[in-house]
Amino acid sequence: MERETYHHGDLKQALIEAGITILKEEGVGALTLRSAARAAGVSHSAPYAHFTDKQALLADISTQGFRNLQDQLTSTTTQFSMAPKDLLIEIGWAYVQFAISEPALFKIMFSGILEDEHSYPEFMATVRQTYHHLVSVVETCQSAGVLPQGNPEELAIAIWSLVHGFVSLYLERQFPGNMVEGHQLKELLKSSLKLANK
Amino acid sequence: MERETYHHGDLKQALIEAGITILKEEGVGALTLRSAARAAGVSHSAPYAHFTDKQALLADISTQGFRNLQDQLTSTTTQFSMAPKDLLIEIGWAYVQFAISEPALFKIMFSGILEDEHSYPEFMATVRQTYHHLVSVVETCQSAGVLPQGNPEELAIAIWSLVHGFVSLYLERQFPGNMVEGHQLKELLKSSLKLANK
DNA sequence: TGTACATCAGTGAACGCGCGTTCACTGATGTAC
DNA sequence: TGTACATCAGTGAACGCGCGTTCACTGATGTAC
Repeated sequence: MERETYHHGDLKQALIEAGITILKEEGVGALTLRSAARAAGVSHSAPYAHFTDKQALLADISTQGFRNLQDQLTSTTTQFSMAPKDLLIEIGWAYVQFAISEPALFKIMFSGILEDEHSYPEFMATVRQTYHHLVSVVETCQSAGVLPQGNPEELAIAIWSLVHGFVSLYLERQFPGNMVEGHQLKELLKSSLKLANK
Repeated sequence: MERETYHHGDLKQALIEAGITILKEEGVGALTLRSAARAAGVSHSAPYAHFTDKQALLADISTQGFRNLQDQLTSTTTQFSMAPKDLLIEIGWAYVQFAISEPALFKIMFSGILEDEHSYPEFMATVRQTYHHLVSVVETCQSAGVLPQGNPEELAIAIWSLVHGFVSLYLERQFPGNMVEGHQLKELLKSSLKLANK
């Protein structure tokens, strides 16, 4: 990437997006402050005008990741909230697809690379929002009668755990190959979610 | 650690255990070939007599981790196989406790730090063994009537996903604080597993 | 409209660091006779 | 039992590397008058 102007314009956002691209193309190990600067076409010390240190960049990348995840979930929710019978499966599937399409970003978000999360209130708020979204999906399903009654937060944790564990184990290739050949993944997720659905 | 003899005796195993100790005490970032050698009281190049490279050490540490996990699960299974009503919950709880007691080892095992797993047949075999153990637990529960009938592998994947996701999200502090205060964690796991149990 | 000046957002050299890995070596051990 | 020698399992110096971070700097921009 080259620039025409000396000043970049929106280097901060560019670095966040460069970081996400690096994660996608080269994995977690390749994401450094210097590589992000390189990808944004800027000297290796330029990021320090926008981030106090590497952790701050990681925090913003994670936050952006949660926003992207949120977007996928939200659009699925609006699309299927009329048909709550499928809502749960489709939300789960959207979660799985996000993780599969951005495995390294997903790992950054959920593998504790970030050390002092509490120092990043925006990050904390975005994470919490995802949780509340899931709870509200569960409530929708409950009032439609497609999920059993009971504490919606507990139910949300159970279902979130299931879907999160499912895709995590899949990404780590922990399931035997014959279980996930072809396009059976969604079917497998469905059959897992039947635990809750029935 | 100091040695009396020039030759160590069992440096290979010592390095694996040193690595696990480092993971426990200082986390994933602190585990290097050099730190493991240091902890074993040996020069930084000594490990190369036993491991072709860092990945090989990681593979053996992961393998040991799976063996330890296996041991916990096995002893729980023998202890509760007479009371299959509790077996599922206790196995799940054993899994959770292992992850909580060794979070960094757990992360190494399940966060894809290892790159070319297929080059390590012993690792692959141990991993596969864990899976089969879970399947056989499910079968036990099914014949005792405390789990619904159906493909035991699919059921095992669903339950494993749930428990694995549960502890992963917990370790990443994704659950709101008020859900996991005090000693409520086992209760929360129980209520999640009721999805399957009922 | 022009100019002086503060501020902002970059640059590039430099730092120290610990890492993985290699290599020539040496001390210790085991074995054949 | 003693000795020669091959093999094994260590040592320590050295390598190149890329990283995070700092610092003195400079080019570009915005604003007050």
